[in-house]
Amino acid sequence: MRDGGTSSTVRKRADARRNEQTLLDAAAAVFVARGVDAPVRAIAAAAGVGMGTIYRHFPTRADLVIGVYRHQIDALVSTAAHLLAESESPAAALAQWMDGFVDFLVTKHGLAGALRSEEASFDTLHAYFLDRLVPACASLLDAATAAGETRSDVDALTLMHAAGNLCIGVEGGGDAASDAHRMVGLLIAGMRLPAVG
Amino acid sequence: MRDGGTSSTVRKRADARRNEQTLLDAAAAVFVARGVDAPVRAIAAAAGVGMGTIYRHFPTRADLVIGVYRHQIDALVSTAAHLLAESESPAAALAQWMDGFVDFLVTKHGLAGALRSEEASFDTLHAYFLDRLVPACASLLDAATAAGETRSDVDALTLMHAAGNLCIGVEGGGDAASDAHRMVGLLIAGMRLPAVG
DNA sequence: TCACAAACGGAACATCGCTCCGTATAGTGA
DNA sequence: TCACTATACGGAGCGATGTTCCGTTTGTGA
Repeated sequence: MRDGGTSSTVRKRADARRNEQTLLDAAAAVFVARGVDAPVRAIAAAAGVGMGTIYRHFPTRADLVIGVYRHQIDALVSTAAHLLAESESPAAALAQWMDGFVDFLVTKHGLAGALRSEEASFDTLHAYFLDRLVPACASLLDAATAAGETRSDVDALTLMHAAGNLCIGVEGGGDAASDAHRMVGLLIAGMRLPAVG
Repeated sequence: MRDGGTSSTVRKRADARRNEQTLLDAAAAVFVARGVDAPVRAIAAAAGVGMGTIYRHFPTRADLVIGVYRHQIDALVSTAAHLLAESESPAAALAQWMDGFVDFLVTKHGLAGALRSEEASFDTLHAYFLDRLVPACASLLDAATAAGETRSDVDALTLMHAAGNLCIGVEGGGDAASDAHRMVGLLIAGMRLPAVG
């Protein structure tokens, strides 16, 4: 289990705990203003700390990104079960959940792109997303497949990759965002099997 | 019309013409080996020329990329008409053409990613792709829509963007390439309308 | 042959991610 | 209250990269 920063295994110094929170807040603000790819220096400046401080708390920028969006990712994971229980069909639940995933990505400048970055430092981010979100997606996809609603030759990982890619370069809530939603919708529509009377 | 380098409006010096070709050849080789994002220095070194020479011939890296792939892009454009004439249906032609587009992107390390890059220097590349390929795609899509085979609420630009994005991060002919083909296939499947008796 | 425009090469500048180490300070036991 | 030490901080510095700039070299026409 990853240490979320509030763990008590080793109590950190008070200034360290304060700085970690300051950094998360500053990073969140900078990510909104300048995107997830904002220079580390800019985040350090916004938080009023030095470069060394950032890298001690968050060894790579990916760790900082995870720290900022952890709660939202976890929330996305937890909606999967609710949707499955409440939707009229597993396929509908899957479609709704993917829509939520797209919403999340589309409102974070550059996050979808960072997920696909080949930079080694983003491996952690990639891994975190996959660890958390793929199982959630798989639970919905498996249910839809078991119900005979969708084809079974596309796995959750591939589907998530595709949906993530379709969000690359989209920012804000404009036409591009609506296009991303529609394209992911088409993708899922393409997976549906005709109901067998 | 963009000057392809062989125009005769102003005859360039012999060494300049030679270097332009040397650069294109070297760039093609480096792109294969290290991807479209290879450092400019690496291309200059491979061509045995200085940095200044690269930038005089190709003001941005995008221009170099265009120079290297121009022929293949043009070929892709010209297949659209053939496919439309020879396929059994416009929708089938569209699907085949998109497959060719995916093939092209998937065999060029990082090209799909560069197309989505927000770097200003890639604008030229973006524009060239759109200028050439979107009309070709539109001709097929329009035909399919007119035949009542596909829905009419997705335009060629959006479709190309989506297909391009689905190829990001894919390299070589492995599983990822096959996934890209399948995902684009699903997208187009999602656009199909049921035949009306 | 000669002069000059054209073209070349690569040093230099700006920006970025990340590391390193000297300095400052929070927490603790006397 | 006061040292003392582990902890944390700050920012200069390194290596890599895209791009510009300018002194030097070279093709070419007269």
